[in-house]
Amino acid sequence: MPGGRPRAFDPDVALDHALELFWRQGYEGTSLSDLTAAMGINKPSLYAAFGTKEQLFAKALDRYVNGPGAFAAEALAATTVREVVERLVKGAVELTAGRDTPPGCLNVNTVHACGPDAAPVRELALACRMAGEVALRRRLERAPDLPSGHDPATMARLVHTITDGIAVQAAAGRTREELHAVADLALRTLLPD
Amino acid sequence: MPGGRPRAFDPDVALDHALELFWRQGYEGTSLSDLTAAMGINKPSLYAAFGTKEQLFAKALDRYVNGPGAFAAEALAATTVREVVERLVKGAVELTAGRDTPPGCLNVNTVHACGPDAAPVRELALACRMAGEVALRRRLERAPDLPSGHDPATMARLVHTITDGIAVQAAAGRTREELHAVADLALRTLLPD
DNA sequence: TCAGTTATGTACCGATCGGTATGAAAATAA
DNA sequence: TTATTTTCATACCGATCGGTACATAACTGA
Repeated sequence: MPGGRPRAFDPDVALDHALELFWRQGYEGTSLSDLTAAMGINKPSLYAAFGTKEQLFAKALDRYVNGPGAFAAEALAATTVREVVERLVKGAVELTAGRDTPPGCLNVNTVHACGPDAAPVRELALACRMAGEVALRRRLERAPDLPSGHDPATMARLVHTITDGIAVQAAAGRTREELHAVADLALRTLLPD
Repeated sequence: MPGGRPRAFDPDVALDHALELFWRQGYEGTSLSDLTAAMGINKPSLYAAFGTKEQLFAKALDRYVNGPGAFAAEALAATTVREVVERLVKGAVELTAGRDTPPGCLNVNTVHACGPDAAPVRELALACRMAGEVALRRRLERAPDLPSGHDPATMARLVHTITDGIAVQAAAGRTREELHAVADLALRTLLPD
């Protein structure tokens, strides 16, 4: 069983570069030429290793969710509602306005990729969002310390709305420090001591 | 002074169709062919009447801000902080999840048009956002009824963050009714009676 | 050394992109 | 009518899009 010519690139770091580019320029705004240039490979190699641009994006999105975006799922393990929400909101600031990553959120960006041929990846992003929000709602539903009068579903949606807004603000150029101040105020009003 | 051949279309309704299309598909996702089809004219006529795709988008954005988005500037004239914020947040729901308009917000969409050739229109959208937020901050700075301990600048940014989040949620398919519930909860926590 | 296999580099595919040259059509002014 | 002006319709421009054919290079196993 022969081995063939070895790869001249590391698929993992190539995928990281693709993620970085999609994150910064969006799905529609990133061309195959951009990708091959950033990944240091040419188109046939890209296609052989990752498939279509759409399939490559799916892999990049998965890497995003389980890498920089993993804090969101982990936050639900916190003991108090307060801590869950705080980790979600502050984590959103770090994710979208962090120093070594592109501004904004890949998922939120993708929701706004409304072109006709971006529909499949948009569906991926929507499914991803839906899953995250259902998980948060379930967490709030079984929380004994949820403030009275707060419907878990609506509360989950409000938290999600605020993290979405943080992503937009970051994409629009708002700094990490400014957004942490916004997050602090949001937490104070949302869950007063 | 001869008159020449008359136009076979109404520039105002043509611009409305262009706005609708940009709103629904984004700047990058909308091609000139899409535009000419929706506006009922062909490319030379479009170019003669509105200029470049970029210039056409600028006109559409202006129409958006002074039409469906005019509530934002008008909300600042309300007498109480409570009413200002309520009109902004509820107005955002109506704008982005209204029945007869595309889901989402043209301005927020445009912020996420990160492709290289969308940079000029992105700058337009950013300037528009900045102006709106400065106006809200100024309004809050001279408000005697702002809750104590609330920095006007941070408060303005939080309100803007929430309306941005509402736009994302609407673009992701959340319904008008769900978003009104979210907006109600946001108002209740942000400015408790 | 020599198949067999996999990856690489180049050059190209049809389709579409935003934008335009060109000439006919439709109006006014003389 | 005739000259002038403006718009309309078609057809086309070079560039780029995502994706691929094809030949060569680099490896393993016999």
